[in-house]
Amino acid sequence: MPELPEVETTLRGISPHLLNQKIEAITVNQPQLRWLIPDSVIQLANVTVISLERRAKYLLIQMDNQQSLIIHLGMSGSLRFCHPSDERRKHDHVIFHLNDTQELRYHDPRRFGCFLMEPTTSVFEHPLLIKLGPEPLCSDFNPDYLIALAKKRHKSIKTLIMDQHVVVGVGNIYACEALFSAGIHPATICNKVPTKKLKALVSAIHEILTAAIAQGGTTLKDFVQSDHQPGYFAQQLCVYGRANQPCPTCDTEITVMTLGQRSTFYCSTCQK
DNA sequence: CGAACCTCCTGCGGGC
DNA sequence: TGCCCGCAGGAGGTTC
Repeated sequence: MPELPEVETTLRGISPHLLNQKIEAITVNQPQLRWLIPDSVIQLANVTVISLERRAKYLLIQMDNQQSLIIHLGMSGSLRFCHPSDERRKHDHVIFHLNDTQELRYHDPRRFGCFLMEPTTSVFEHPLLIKLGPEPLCSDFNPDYLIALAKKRHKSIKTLIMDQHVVVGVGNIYACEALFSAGIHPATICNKVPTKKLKALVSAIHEILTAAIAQGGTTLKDFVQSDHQPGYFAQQLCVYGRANQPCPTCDTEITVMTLGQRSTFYCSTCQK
């Protein structure tokens, strides 16, 4: 579920409530996520949040004890604010106790998310973060960069842009949408994509992610923002999840194929 | 090194 | 109605 826009939406939702807020304690109901939640997280108490940021799909929460919490939402994770008396739902695995009227709950049915702790000074050197590619919305991700990479790799353009070591934050939904926007068939081997189209692809990724963030992300099944509202970008998807429906541009039926073991949606007329 | 496949887990929708 | 199967937005690990 959460791709970059959903993680960014979560960050923007939780930041105002967590910044300078004290975390009194943490309750872990289910420690087995993608990896076991470490004791350093479980034992966290009486710390104050001093900054929050996002790197790729990771949330980084810096605290006043020189430690930073690294959270990944996996495929089905979400963070939302609740009143302590609100009924606890199945799969509410982690509870941040903030004060008498508010707590933050991490909910993740599939348990592919993770919670890690790292000294703040070395958080970006963490093995999970150090090899990540550039942020898609920063100037390091530009046509020259993608053209140089595409030239020396041999895989489909779709799996290239979904590789977090190439560019972060582009998941299956937005990869499909960006390739549609740029008019590129997703199975094209990346070194065969014309330079002009690679330039269009960089722009498309930038525009689609920006638009999705503005809409609060995409809610397909159960993604909700931290205030429990859904994201509204799903209404603007052109190809993703629209198998056999007409292409919004030319009315050709949208095709589905599998690439890198992921469902891939495209228009066989618009994308060559 | 790069590419392709496997894997973790639960929930849901479609088909019978 | 209910059961079973396949599939789902991520991405690290393994293997070749």
